Amino acid sequence: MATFSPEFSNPPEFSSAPIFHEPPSEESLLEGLTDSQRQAVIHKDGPALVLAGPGSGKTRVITRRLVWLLTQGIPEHQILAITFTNKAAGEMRARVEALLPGTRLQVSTFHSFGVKFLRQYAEQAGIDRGFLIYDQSDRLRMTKTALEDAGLDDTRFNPDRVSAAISKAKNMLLSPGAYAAQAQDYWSKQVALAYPAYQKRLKQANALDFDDLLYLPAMALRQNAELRARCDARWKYLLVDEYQDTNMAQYALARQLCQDHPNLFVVGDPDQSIYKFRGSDIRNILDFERDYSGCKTILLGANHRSTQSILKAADSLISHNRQRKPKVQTTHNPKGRPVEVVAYENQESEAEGVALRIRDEIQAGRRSLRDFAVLVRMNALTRALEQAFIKYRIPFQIVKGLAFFERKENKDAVAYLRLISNPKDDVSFLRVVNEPARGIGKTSIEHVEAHARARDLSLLEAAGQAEFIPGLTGRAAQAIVKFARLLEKLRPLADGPPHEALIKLLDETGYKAALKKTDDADQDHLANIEELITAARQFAQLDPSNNVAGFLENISLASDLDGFNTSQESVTIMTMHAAKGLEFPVVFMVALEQGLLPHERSLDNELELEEERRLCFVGMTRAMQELQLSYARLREFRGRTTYTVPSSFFDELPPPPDVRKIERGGMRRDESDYSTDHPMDYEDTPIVMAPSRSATAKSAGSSAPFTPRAGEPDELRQGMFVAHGEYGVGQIVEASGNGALRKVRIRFQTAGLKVFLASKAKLTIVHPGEDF
DNA sequence: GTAAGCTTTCTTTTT
DNA sequence: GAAAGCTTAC
Repeated sequence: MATFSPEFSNPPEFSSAPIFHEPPSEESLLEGLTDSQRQAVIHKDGPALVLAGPGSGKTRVITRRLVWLLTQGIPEHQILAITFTNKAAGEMRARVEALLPGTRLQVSTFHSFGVKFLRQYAEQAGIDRGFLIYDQSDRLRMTKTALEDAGLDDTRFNPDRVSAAISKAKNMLLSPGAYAAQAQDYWSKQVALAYPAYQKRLKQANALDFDDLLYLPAMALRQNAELRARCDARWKYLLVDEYQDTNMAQYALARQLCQDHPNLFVVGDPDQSIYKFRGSDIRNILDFERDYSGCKTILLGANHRSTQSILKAADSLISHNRQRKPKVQTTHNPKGRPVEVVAYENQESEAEGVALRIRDEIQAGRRSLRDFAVLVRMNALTRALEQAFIKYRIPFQIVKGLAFFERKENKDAVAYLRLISNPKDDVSFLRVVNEPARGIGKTSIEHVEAHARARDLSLLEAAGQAEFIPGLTGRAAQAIVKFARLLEKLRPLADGPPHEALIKLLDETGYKAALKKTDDADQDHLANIEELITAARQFAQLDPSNNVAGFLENISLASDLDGFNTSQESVTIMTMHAAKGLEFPVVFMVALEQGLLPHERSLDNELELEEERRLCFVGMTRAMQELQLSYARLREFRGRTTYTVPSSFFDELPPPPDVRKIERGGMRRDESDYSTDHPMDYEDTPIVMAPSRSATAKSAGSSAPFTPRAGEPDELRQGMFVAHGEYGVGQIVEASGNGALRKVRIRFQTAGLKVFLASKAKLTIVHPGEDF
């Protein structure tokens, strides 16, 4: 799903606080808060650390404090709030605005703050203002080239690892020189050769990687005292959420901005630090009181989310960590049902067990689909779940970090866009120069690269001179020049709206025609492209000044997580990482097996193991009322089926009655025939829908004849079941666009995934209770 | 120079 | 199981 500005992706559900049209009084701002929450809200000057356990009302506190500061007369431009995701930023902004209409508070992630900062202070940071942001796959490509430049063999030096090492160096604010100076062992010394080569390549392409977005501002502030003082005075009040997941560069950024005006208010929970792999350092929060003298520490210990049993189980688990501040967690909630630890035979029965439990709850009218979440350690584990949910026709949404922009056709289209916006972007050039096929092969490109390197040109510039490059055959040279001219001609599109640029680009470069020519299966690809164009159009409509560069920036910082919609009537499947900050009445955590959670890479390292434990803790504490933890005795993974060992974390849970162990030997007898998997099994299964839908509820369970109903395009929604003349019944897994442009991605039992234009495809909505 | 088909490799989490 | 890399046949 393509989502841009978080502001319009999700109409935020506002907190229970009343909406004021006059500035709210202090009394009303503090209404319904506990003592410690109040203290946090009315903390004004000086550093403060708010240790906020799961479900402790953190968001409420932050929102109200921001509003409180404004009511104290602090001008909004002096406040900077940093959140962990774009989505969180959008919601925070909206919440504040709801309490105080007309406010435009600066709420961003560290990365988007970095981008704004660098556009404004480009000279001070020593970069070109028109920079482009490279994602991790661009970064990897660049690393490969850099390894070549540095004369290192990329088979011996894994580009992934080198790239990770460079990223780590930047997170630690080590310049290439500083890194080389401290490199001791052979490996680091080799990285020290690749790092400057990589930087040089980035600079030539006028690109920054994700780490630069933090590294460069932090360095600029460190090296430029005048700039630092100016910024310190500009943002007098700084608030950082999820502080436990800050890395050193982020730490430094906050530190520099809070010297003359040390009003740094951080909120976090050391037990929920789960981003070490990205450079987060849990010590940032553990040492906060030491780093900021005079710091006021506020503990939000009360949990308003989970039942006693869930809390007890989570607490028992996390108390096995050594690197933490012990804390007492309490709740006034009832004891609730025991946390269930369930053993299944294999991953299919596990997935079906979850699906059936959900189905039963829904059919009994006890819950609605959105009450459920299934959490996994990694994305690869979602397949069995997906199949089970389809089999039992339970609407679900899989929330993946990146999916949409990772698709090949979208990456290609974006590469074209990037190339007209920034002709120096060599990575994009290489990506599209022969896409569609133009008769420009590997050897020809190598000649162009050599020419470019010798003359310090970008690849596109070199391509323009292809006639003069020795070694190129006449035909190749012609094709290359033609390509260069074409892009040169299309460059002015970069100043216009992004969707128009995309349409024209894909047309003129022949990309669209090439896609159209391919066989049926590739209609997906076209559909994806059209979705990208729709997204670009939406972006352009937000603000007439939104051009190609703005669109590119927006998508490089966006993730599909931002599009996650809690109000949708479907079960949520996501990773435990993605679930941070969310809550669900019922949570299932699956595949809790040694090697998966805790992940095998953490088994021999105590610190990593503690991180896995925190991850498990985060997952468990998402649950409000019911929590089921499960594993399968037999699991197929990496194409091999192996006997598993239950997660060692099970041994760290409390005894009954808070936790109950359940054996699900095999499958339930009536469900055990999926191995034969007749389409019949599927057809016989009633569709699961929340019975609250009044119009449909009365027919549920009856055998009323199937009355086909043509769906208007806009009626088709994600999660719905539809019938197609050829492919049978399937579930809409994704829907986007509107009217004639509305596109639906449908997963069919037998035909797999297909994409249709809703207005063209002959689809009928299948309603609950209808047989067919 | 290209496309298809084969083999090998490598598996976490995401701004 | 998928993606990237490699080989082979046009």
